[in-house]
Amino acid sequence: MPDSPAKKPSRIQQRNRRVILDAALEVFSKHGYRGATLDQIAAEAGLSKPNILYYFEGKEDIHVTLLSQLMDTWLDPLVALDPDGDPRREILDYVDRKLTMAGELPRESRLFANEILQGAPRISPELHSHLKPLFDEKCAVIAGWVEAGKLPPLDPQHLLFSIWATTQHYADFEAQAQVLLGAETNPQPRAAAHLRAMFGALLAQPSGAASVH
Amino acid sequence: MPDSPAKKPSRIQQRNRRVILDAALEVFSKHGYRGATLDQIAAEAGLSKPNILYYFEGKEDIHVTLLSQLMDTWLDPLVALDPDGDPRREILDYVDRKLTMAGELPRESRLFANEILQGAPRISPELHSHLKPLFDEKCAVIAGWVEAGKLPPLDPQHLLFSIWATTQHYADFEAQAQVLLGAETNPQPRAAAHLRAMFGALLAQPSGAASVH
DNA sequence: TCGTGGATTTACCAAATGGTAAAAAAACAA
DNA sequence: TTGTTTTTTTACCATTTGGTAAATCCACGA
Repeated sequence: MPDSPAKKPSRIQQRNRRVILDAALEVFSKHGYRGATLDQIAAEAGLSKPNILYYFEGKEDIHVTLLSQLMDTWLDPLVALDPDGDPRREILDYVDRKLTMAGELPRESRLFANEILQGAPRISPELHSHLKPLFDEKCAVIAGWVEAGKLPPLDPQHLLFSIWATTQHYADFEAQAQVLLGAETNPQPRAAAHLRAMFGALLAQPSGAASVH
Repeated sequence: MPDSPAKKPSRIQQRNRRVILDAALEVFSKHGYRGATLDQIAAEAGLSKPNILYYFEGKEDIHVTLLSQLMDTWLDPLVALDPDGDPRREILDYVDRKLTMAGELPRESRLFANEILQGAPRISPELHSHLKPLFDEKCAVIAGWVEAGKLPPLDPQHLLFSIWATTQHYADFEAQAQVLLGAETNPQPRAAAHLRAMFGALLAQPSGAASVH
């Protein structure tokens, strides 16, 4: 068994686990957890179903492994937000990184979106152990910037929510965007410009929400 | 059969169809299309499965009926955007209405999110026939405001995307928000304030994206 | 009260699906 | 080459699930 403890995985094991996870990402992100079948994953991976169950304990095991492995990648852009950098530039660069990542990894974005939509039944622990601490840490950083007068008064938590919502929207709601934007080749540049303008305006504003009355 | 043509539905038919659709909304929005089962819907509705299939042709029929019926409600806030009103107030009020609606109808929001995430396999026609024309119309209105100098230069399409993404985020990603905001009773007020500030800043800015460089 | 048509239940079914046992095949160490 | 371990396949299985047929129940008008 590949999952026996204290045994370094063989080359073939590494390769097949990787192939399976990639196939699973494709299928899970497209159909959701319940909508995906082991047969689909097996076909996508070019392996037989029992062979897949030789490498993973079951469907749920594959899904959880995927989510866990991708969590770090997904949080990288936020990790890189530098407390010692220029506040406006840091946040705008973060928006850029997030949008780029969603554009390059739409399957990952949809995988997470699917999981959260269903109430995060399988990734909830990771949310508490990984996402929450990072979120709190970076919110504190932004709050510090605000208190230091380097940013207009704003709500760090909801700022981050807005960034996540807007950047991932293009991956998660691609089907809708495709209908509404027509056959436009790539909305990415215009989306990036718009988000830069929007968050730029919010961050540049001297008096924050006050002027909106 | 209830679906025979040119027959006004009896009182009991109306009631049961309503009960079934409400139960289906509950189940579909929680588990997605594939994740939902007729047995769950039947249990939620307090009816037997065959009885449900007496009122609808099948699972897909229920789902499509739900989506179609809710589409209008969902678009109401955008329909109400008045071309003759004050641009900034109209858009900010639209944001408010959208956020309120997402807060009051989270199941509907998640139902749509689920469907779009899967590539809109069943609602695609409605997207073209209902959403697209409205979207184009209102984008033209906003573009007109920009050209008239009543708004700073901005991208109407992506502005609407941003509004949708941010307002629906709280319903669609509720599980995540719950983890990150703790047991905070209701994020709605602070979310509303933040969105008002953000879109207010974008719309108030005299030179649009230019100042961000 | 009786009969008729609409509404509901009971008893199923076929296909799909997650998963398993065991044999066969391939890799590999000696 | 041979023996052993790892990998893969074949042949299944039990459960779930969308759906159906037919019998039964029931509301209601004549």
